Amino acid sequence: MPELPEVETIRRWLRQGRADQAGLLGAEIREAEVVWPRTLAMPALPEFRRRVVGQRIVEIGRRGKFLLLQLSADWLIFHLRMSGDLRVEAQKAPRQTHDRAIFELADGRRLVFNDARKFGRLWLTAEPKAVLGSLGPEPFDERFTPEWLRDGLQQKRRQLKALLLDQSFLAGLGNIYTDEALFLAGLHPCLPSQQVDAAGAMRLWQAIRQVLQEGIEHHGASIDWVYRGGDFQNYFRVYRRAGQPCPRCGAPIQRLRIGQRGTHFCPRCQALPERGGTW
DNA sequence: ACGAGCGCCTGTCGGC
DNA sequence: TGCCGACAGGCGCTCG
Repeated sequence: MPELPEVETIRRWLRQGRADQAGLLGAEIREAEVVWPRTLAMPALPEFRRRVVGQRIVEIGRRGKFLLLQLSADWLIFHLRMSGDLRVEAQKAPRQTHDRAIFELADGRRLVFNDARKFGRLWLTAEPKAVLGSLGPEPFDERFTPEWLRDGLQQKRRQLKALLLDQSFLAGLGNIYTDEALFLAGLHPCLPSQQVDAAGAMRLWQAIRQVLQEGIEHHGASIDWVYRGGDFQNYFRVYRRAGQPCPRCGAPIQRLRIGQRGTHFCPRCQALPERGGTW
């Protein structure tokens, strides 16, 4: 479920706190419980508990869609996948349906990982590169430039939609923000990446940063039963708007399936280029 | 190198 | 009302 803006929103709430809830920096983990064993990717549960207990939360960061808790001696890494969420609560709060891992803190609070679909994973490791090593650049990093994007598109031969969803190409985009970015750039999701010219790459670079920035400003998108407080869903231009008018030209938004994922676009603003009169 | 298909899971929604 | 299939913000794996 969460893409870069949603994970970034959760990161900021955990780090800075929100409303009456203080942030987690400096908090010490006193006990760890894993309710659904497959949630724990590594290490095995006995070592996990032995190692994590007693460590303090030094910093809270993000890489792509991964949430990174830097502890005194290790990194506690979460991936929320489709339905994961993290919340901080008082120790006496009742357990909720789908709570998968619970960390009791020395200050009397709890950090709880809740995940209806059980796809989410967490890792405890001294070497985060083992988990994050194959990720592409961060969209807001200096490494991600229009030139880098143009070269990357040239070197690959994949449909734009599939390529942008590939976390080893670029970290952080998911189904929503990919559709929104391709719309803003005026590029068809099926267009082979090597056919994007320099101007198109520049538009796409700008569009990716813009939709992610908008998503962060709106605290992410909340759809279906999974609510996390964001309202970017009210600003979707194409995502889940099949049949509704394109905000730019009024043509009905179309929906396709690309790589098993629902894909939304404007057939007029994002037309495939003409093949050019071969005969 | 790349795409298709499936598995992992639970929940919601629309159609009959 | 109940049942059933489609679909859902992700990703790792196989196979061709």
